[in-house]
Amino acid sequence: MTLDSPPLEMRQRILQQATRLFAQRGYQGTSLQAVADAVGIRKPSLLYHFSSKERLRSQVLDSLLAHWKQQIPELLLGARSGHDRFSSTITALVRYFVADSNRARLMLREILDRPQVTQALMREHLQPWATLLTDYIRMGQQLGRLRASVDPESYIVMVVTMVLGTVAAGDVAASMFASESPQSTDARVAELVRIARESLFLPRPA
Amino acid sequence: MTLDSPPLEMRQRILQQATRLFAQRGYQGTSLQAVADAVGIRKPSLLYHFSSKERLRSQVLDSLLAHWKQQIPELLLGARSGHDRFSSTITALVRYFVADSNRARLMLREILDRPQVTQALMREHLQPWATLLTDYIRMGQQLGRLRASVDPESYIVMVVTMVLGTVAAGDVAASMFASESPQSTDARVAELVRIARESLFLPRPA
DNA sequence: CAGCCAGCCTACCGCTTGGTAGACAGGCGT
DNA sequence: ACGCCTGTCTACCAAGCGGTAGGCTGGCTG
Repeated sequence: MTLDSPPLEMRQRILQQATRLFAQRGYQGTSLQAVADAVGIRKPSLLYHFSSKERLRSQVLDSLLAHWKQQIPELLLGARSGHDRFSSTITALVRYFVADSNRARLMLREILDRPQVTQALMREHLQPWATLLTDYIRMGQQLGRLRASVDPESYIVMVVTMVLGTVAAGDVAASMFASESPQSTDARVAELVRIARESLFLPRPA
Repeated sequence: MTLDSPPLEMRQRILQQATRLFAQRGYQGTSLQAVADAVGIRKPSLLYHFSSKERLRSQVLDSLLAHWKQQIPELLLGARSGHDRFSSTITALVRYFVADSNRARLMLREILDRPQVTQALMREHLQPWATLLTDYIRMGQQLGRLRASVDPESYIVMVVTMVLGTVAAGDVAASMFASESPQSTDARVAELVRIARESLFLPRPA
C-alpha cells in the first residue's frame, strides 16, 4: 500500500484523540478500542506507541502541562502595572481554556479521579507562578490599591476554580435558566472578569 | 441465620454507598461489585433492589435532588432584607455542599459525563428558584443597592460554579501553593463569600 | 399449619476490556 | 542483494463487567 499523505507523527494524532476522548468521556469511560477507532488504526498499533493505557494517560497530561510550562512565564513576566498584570493574566488564563474547553474538562476530571497525583503535578508545575501572583497581590495591598480583605492564596485558587468551572461546566450550569435565555459563554466570562476585578481592586478614591 | 440488628432499609444503605463511590471514583469507575462489597451483600442482591446500574445511578441522583427540592424553598422564602437573603442563601448553599463534599463531586461528574441529561434535570428542578434569585438582584439594582454592572443570570451561575468547584476541587487546586500552607477549606469559603458579596453590593455611600 | 413471597444467595452467561504473540510488509544502510 | 528494524496487522488471552436463572430461608397471612 502506498502512502500519498505523510504519516503526520502518529504519536501526536493519538495524543490528540486521546485528549479529546478522555476529556469528553473520562479515562475509565474511554476504551483503547475507542481511541484506536478515532485515530483510524488497530488497538495493538496504539499499544505499540503507548505501552499501556496508564502510560497514555500520563503522556496526555504531560503534553497538556508542557503547553502551560512554556506559556505561563512569558504571560506573567510581560505585563507592567498592576492593572496590566491583572487583565493580561486573567485574559490569558481564560483564553487558554476557552480556546479548547477539553483542557478544562480534562483537568477537572483528573482532579476528581486522582486528587493526590494531580496535587503533586500542580505543585510541581504551578507553585512558583502561584506564589509570584500572591506576592503581586500583597504588594498591591501595601500600596493601597488592592482591598486589604483579600486573602491572596484563596483568591488565586478561587479565580482558577471559577475559570475551570465556567469553561468546563458553564453551559450546563447555565441551563438552570429558561431554555431560550440569551446567555452565552462570552457573557459568563465577562461576568467572571468583572467579579474577579471588583473583588480585588479598591474603588478609585474620588 | 438470625438478624440481631434491624436491616436498616437496605435500599438506603445501597444508595448511600453508591453515592459515595460514584462521587469518588465516577460512575464508570465504580463496578456493581464494588458497591455490593461496600454494602456487605452480593451483587445479585444489589440488582434485586435496583434492577440495573443505570437505574441505580438515576435513583442516586434523584435522592440528591429530592433533598434540594425540599430545602431550597424554605431557605429562599425565609429571609427578609436583601442582605439577609444574600447571606442566608449563600451560606445555605455552601453549608449543604461542605457538609458532604461528595454531593459537589457527584454533581460535577454528572455535568461532565452527561451534560444534556444533567441540563434537563437542572432546568426541571432549579429554574423557578434561579429566576426568583435574578428577580431579587434586578430589584436590588433598581433600588440602587446592588451594582448595576452585575449580569444577574451570569452572576448566579458563577456563584454556583464557585461553590461547586471550591468544594469539589478546592483542596487540590490549593495545592498549587507550598505543601505546608495553612490554607484551609474554611479560609477558601470565607474568600468565596467575600468575593461574591463585594462584586454584588455597592459600597455604602458615606 | 400451609403456602407464599420478599430477600438474599450460588452459579453462570456473553461480552468487553487491557494487553500479548507473532506474522508480515516496506524502507534503509551495508 | 541482503538482513534488519520500524510499524502495522490478525489472532488470541485472562479477567472483569453488567446481568440472569434459579434455589434456599424465614417471617407473615389465610
